[in-house]
Amino acid sequence: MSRYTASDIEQKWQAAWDKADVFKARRDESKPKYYVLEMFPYPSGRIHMGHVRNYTMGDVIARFKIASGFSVLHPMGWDAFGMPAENAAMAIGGHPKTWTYGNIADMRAQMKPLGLSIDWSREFATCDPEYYGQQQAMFIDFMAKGLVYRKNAVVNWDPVDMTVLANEQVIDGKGWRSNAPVERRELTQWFFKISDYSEELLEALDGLHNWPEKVRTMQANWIGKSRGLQFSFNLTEPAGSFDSVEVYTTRPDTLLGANFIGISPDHPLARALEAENADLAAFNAECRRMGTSEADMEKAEKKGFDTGLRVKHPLDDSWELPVWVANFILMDYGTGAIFGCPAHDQRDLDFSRKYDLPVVDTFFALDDDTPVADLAFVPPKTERVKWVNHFAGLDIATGQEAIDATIDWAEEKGWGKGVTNYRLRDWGLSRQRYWGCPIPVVHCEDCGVVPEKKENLPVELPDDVTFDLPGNPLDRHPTWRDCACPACGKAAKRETDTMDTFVDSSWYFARFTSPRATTPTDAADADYWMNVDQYIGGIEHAILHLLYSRFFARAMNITGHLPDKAIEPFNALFTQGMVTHEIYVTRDERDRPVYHLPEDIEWHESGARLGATGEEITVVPSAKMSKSKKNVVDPDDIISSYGADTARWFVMSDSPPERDVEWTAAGAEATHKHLGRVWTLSDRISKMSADDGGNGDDDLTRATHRAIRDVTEGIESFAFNKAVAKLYEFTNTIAKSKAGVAAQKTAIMTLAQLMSPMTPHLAEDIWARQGGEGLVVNAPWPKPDPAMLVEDTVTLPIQVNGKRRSEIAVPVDMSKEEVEKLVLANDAVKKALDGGAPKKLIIVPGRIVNVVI
RNA sequence: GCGGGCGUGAUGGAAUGGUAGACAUACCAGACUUAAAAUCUGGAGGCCGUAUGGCCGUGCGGGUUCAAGUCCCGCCGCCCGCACCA
Repeated sequence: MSRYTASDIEQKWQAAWDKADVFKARRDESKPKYYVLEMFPYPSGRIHMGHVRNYTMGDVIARFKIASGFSVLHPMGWDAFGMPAENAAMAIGGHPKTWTYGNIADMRAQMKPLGLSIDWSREFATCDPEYYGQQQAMFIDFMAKGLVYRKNAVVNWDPVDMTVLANEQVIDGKGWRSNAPVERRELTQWFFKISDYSEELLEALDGLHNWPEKVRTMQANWIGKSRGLQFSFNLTEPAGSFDSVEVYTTRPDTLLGANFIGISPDHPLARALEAENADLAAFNAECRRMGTSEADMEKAEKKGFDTGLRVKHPLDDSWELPVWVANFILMDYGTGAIFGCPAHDQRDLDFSRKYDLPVVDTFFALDDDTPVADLAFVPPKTERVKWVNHFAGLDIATGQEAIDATIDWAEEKGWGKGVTNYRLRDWGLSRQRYWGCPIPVVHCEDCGVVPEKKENLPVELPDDVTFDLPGNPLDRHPTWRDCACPACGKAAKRETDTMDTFVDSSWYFARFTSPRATTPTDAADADYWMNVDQYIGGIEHAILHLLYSRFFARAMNITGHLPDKAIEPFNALFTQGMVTHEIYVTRDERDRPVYHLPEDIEWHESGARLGATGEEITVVPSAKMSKSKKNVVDPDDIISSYGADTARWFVMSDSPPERDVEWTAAGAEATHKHLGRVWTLSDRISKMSADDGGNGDDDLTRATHRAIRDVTEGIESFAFNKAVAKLYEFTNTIAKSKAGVAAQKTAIMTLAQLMSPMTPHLAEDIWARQGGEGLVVNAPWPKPDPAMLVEDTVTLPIQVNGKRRSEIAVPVDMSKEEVEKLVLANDAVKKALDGGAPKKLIIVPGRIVNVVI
């Protein structure tokens, strides 16, 4: 008897697919097209189980669509620019390019054995000059349309390493290598005008029906549209050139509860006051030492500094309020100045208690007049509340009504104006680093900032650079930096900033439609293949990557690189969960965690112990795989011990794809055994003789059609775990069936087809051994026969007062009246009724019966 | 801190508001074997009971409903994002 040997069959069928070139995406106008895309990987050097799961999901969809008659585009590439390559160059020497292309080769070699239905002829890396040159061309087009500009912005500056740090490189306010306190430094940087599209990006979210609701909500909150009132508080005495402070508030209705004016440490007034106030200068300096990230600022202790300035309340000239500088006010949002209203804002309340500022209630709950103590009263804006002496004449009204009325009132009186604000800021794309796409502009003393001529693109990164000195190698590369001005020809200097890697990933999906075109896209190809019908990736990209890509699609549209229909480039989005694995932890003498590899653990009845020392191990389940925690499972190992189909089947089973899945060695082993059972089952059926009779043909045929229906439904609805469960069930049904050879053969071939998106190699092998025609990858997807799906009886559970007490089997189409008779005749019901009549009898046809007594 | 999500047996999970635990893992028992592994058959949420059966049970506390894992309110825990990680 032959056995299931994954390594043999997987190589064989991969070679067969290559030979038939089955995954080549062809522009075939006679077929509907389907574009499935998984977020492309960063070439870190090794693929991990998360990649396997991500790409297998896309592969299941791609193969299902091929079988369903679509012309499928399923490409793969590399998000290849970014910091790790430079970090590697600094740590181990060598060049980022060598490191990156080496990693790509390694990862491609690891991915190929998975048998993914990828059209590798379209592969590219974002660090290929052919790719980033086209990106530069688009940048120049964006400049021409006014979508790009320069302004000053702050960066994290490491004063020891003399370099700009990313937020993640700032740890507790210090540089990750130097450990020196990080400073904020202002640089002139490049920006995309994404804020021009705030309203459109927000409104268009409503049309993204096949995106997860949570992603749309997160994007809407990120864009952060708000309507509020902008108005000024006049200073009691002018301070320098300032005679007022302009504030923006979304709760102007609470103006009578104001108790202080807060301004950002970066507010022009705060900066002006620094000159004469050393204490304030020190306070502002301290604020500026905080990280630049919003999370850092929000988490920091709320602190303020009383400037001594006073303003007049706009509703009452005799009422004066102090002006404080506060570390939690962002200069980027609104006017960089607010009024504090402690009764209805927890942060303002904490601040006021800390600095002993008065707290004034402006409204109460309808049934509770208790003044605010330590908990601000912040009801939903839709809740009706009772106003204390409201200036616009309100008595009982909701917050929203009060806001609207106040804005109208203030506009009428002429002391404020209603303003719509967005939280979304322009996209700063400058990076002071080498390994990125050079920004294709030249700085000329006479002409200013001039875009490079398109015929000179790509502006290619120079190879002769070193990373032994701090800072950006482009900055100290005179022969690269010095150039001729594209406008006047005089000596000029190149821009040395490179682009944020989010730029690279904001249009790669469009490039895949025509990856070798000598323009960013090809109109006919983009028109045929766009949009991406199914995009698959991690939830961590819910906001930035997806929002930037949506902006880019619009920018590419107005610069003629994408058709109108591609303004929203992703028709459907699916966000998959992570692959996790237990971690094994002991503690060192200073109680710091020490992680151990799975192979160093011994399992005893008392629990897990470290093999070498017998030390007790704490097992932490469901931890994200990471090298530092030593819980990474290498797909290579799994493929060499069990085969790709086992890895693919495992990551599709059990957990719903949007949730995390825990990798377990036992699960992998069991998966492999199951595939072996399927293979053996097929082997047994292929040896049945033609005249083997049998019984239960009809049952098996019905089970086959139910399996087709259920598995198809599972795949279409991204419920791969349920599809897999149905396939287990169907396999068990076939294994137990005593049906004749024809029915069994049909069943096993159908099983092979239904499994083929998940375990394509095994499916091909079974298909071929059963005498299937051609390759299963090209076989049309089976359709269930409706006649074989009809059930004639149904089991109705009977509840008494909501608790299940019995059940009856009835014909599907039995009338309510007849069901009622049967229910009342049921022993359990009679016993419960004890001769009485039910209060109510609820019959949900085909579902359930509830007797209320 | 702010925004978003998740929480069901020992474990991963299933369940258009309608029989909670499909399917699978681990486990237990039986068959085969000198034995083990593999394979096959069967069992199984917890508690009580020989059993028919009963009570309890979907993170915690309330509520709506004939009926709640599912809907609503309030907590707790974990995960993701917070604009220079990708």
